[in-house]
Amino acid sequence: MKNDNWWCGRFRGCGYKLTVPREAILDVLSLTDKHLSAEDIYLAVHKKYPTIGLTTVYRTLDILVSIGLIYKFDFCDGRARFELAEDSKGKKHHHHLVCTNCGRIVDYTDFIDDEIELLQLTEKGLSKKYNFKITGHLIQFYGLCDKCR
Amino acid sequence: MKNDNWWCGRFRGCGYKLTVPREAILDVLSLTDKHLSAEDIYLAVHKKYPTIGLTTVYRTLDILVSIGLIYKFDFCDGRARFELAEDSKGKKHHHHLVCTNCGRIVDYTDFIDDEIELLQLTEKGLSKKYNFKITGHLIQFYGLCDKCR
DNA sequence: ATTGCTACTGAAAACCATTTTCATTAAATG
DNA sequence: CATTTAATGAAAATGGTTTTCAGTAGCAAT
Ligand SMILES: [Mn+2]
Ligand SMILES: [Mn+2]
Ligand SMILES: [Zn+2]
Ligand SMILES: [Zn+2]
Repeated sequence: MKNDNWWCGRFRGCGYKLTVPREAILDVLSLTDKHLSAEDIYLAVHKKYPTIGLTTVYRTLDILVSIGLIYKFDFCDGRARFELAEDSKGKKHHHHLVCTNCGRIVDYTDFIDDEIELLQLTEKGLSKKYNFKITGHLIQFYGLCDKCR
Repeated sequence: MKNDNWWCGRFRGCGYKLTVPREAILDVLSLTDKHLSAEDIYLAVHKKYPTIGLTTVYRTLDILVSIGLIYKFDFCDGRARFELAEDSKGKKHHHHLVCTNCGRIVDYTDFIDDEIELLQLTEKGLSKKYNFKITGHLIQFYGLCDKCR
């Protein structure tokens, strides 16, 4: 196990051990631009390390979400889906376009300038009015993709 | 069964029969400002009509979502939650503030005008760029409520 | 290197919200 | 009222996720 990966520091800092399954799972997530389910990840990891179990995948994903290394999404297809968080690997903050017919998901970062500005204003306003400490947001547009419309 | 409820037209228009369970379920949803789960609704309905089954609640909720009378949300507590759609009963379009600690959900309509304006711009832009026909959006802010922060 | 302490692991079983099945009942229509 | 067909409730099944538990491996101290 190499201890020089970009995420080792964050991992150790939270008191977690570095293990083969955890590294393998992070590798899979680093190398895709898709939104993988736990089973997708299990299958991908399984090719290289056939002994790693689905249970460990679920457990690792929980940890990765809790320390903010990945995001967990619900695109309403009956399973959770995961994606590397932004800072992590040259990833940009983005929102999602979801096709309600075929399930296709498009990441978009366009128009984000106006959006970011309004989001920050809204967060500030909500924060004050409802006395919430806002830590994140979820923004998804639903519709029909070019193939399904 | 009274046939003069505001939603009877919409219901019949879609080819669905008017039944006691369906009326009871809509009644429950009309009378709350909370975001109820299928089981919440089942329990509430059960007080007045103890014979109505949970299965029927699930089936009715599916229909109500499909004809746009209610919305289905996932607030990440392991079950779907439902809420009357806007036009329906003096309800206003709103977004949600979700406490990630205690699960409290706040409806907010503040800032909604600016948000709507930006949303329409964004939808138009996305529509053109990705050739999506956009039909809806989901916007939620996450954080800690006044009691949990 | 070896040890000891724990956290981590995989397999199997359990969990639990939701869906399916199927025999029965009730709504609609004329 | 009779006919048609959708709707119903109970029970069983489903399937993604979580829990249990006995064995294993990371890693800090020796
Ligand atoms: Mn994405
Ligand atoms: Mn609401
Ligand atoms: Zn599509
Ligand atoms: Zn709270």
